[in-house]
Amino acid sequence: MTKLTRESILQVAMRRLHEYGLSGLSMRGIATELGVQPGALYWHFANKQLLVAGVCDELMAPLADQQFRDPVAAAMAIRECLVSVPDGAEMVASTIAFGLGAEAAHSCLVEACREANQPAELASTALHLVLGEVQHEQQRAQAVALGIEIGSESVRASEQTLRTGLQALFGGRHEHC
Amino acid sequence: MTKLTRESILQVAMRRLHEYGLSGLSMRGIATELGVQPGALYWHFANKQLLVAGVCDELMAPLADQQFRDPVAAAMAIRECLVSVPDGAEMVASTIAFGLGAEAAHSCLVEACREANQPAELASTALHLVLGEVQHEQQRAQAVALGIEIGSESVRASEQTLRTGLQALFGGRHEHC
DNA sequence: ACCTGAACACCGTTCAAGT
DNA sequence: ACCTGAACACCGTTCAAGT
Repeated sequence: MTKLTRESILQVAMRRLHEYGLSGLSMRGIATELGVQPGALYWHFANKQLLVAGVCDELMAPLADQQFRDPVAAAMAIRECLVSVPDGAEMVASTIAFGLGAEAAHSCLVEACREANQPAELASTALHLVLGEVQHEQQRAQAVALGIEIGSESVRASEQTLRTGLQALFGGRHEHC
Repeated sequence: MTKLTRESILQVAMRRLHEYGLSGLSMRGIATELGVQPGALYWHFANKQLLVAGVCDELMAPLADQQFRDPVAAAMAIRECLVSVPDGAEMVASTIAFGLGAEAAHSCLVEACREANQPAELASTALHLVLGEVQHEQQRAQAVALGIEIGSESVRASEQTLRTGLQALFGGRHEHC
């Protein structure tokens, strides 16, 4: 087949992520789909976390092309990247926490805060807020897919909820005072 | 030994959680520590998620004794519960998302919002913010424990960062206008 | 340099069979 | 009612050995 490279591995990983979510990113599953032994992957990636980090970088790549003057807009763009794939928020959250990638998310928020004269500390607050909310909705979606009946709140309107929260965070409720 | 019951299982699970974090909550590990076969646990808990949900309920139990008039105070109390154990935020986040427990966290925030005349929608926003921030710091702590060198930001001051974010969310920056 | 083969040390879950 | 024994179908990772 095609040669085994970092790129071909990430390509298959991306495909499986779209189809199966995070559980599709097993080293053995990826190796099988590439027609190769599991151990072969370890020549190109030292461990699974680094492979996942590579996937996360691809996931957040669209952010690099954009410029934001508003941190709310930046955060919503991050959300767009995260929801483009199942379990996106969980993956990116752990990759950022381990310091292995996806720094595009944080840096575009920092810049947007500067552009809008918002305090820089709110950048990471906004990031964790986006990650937390999207992770919540994606886990709920997964629960529903597994046939678990969810009580309390409905599953819709998550986008609007996030925007409202972000606007409150950045002083939107008092912008006319 | 002692009889195998829901309570004795949760007690051992709690002990292992304190010592090993989420990775200590394997069905096989818990069973071994109880001197019993792995399958035995499934008579008392239908699956692992429900066992974890039981642990989460115990973790958030302190919230039931308290009354909050300020959503920031409520959120900080939730934080206190989460950090009392490694991986607390990750566990509680997934338990809440699956609708299997830990609803004390959400309900105490809702009540605090009502008490302080804050919009009720901000309750879940605040909850996700707390979960997101604590999950971030706990994952970082785990990375450090594994010897992974963390770049960028320092690991300290997470509590103050969260409080500042919450105050911004609830209009603290404009309270004197 | 790059991959195979095979092992090591784990998982969650199920279920007939025992008591 | 409650637990054992044993299996099923998985994991991530390592590493000598091959090419």
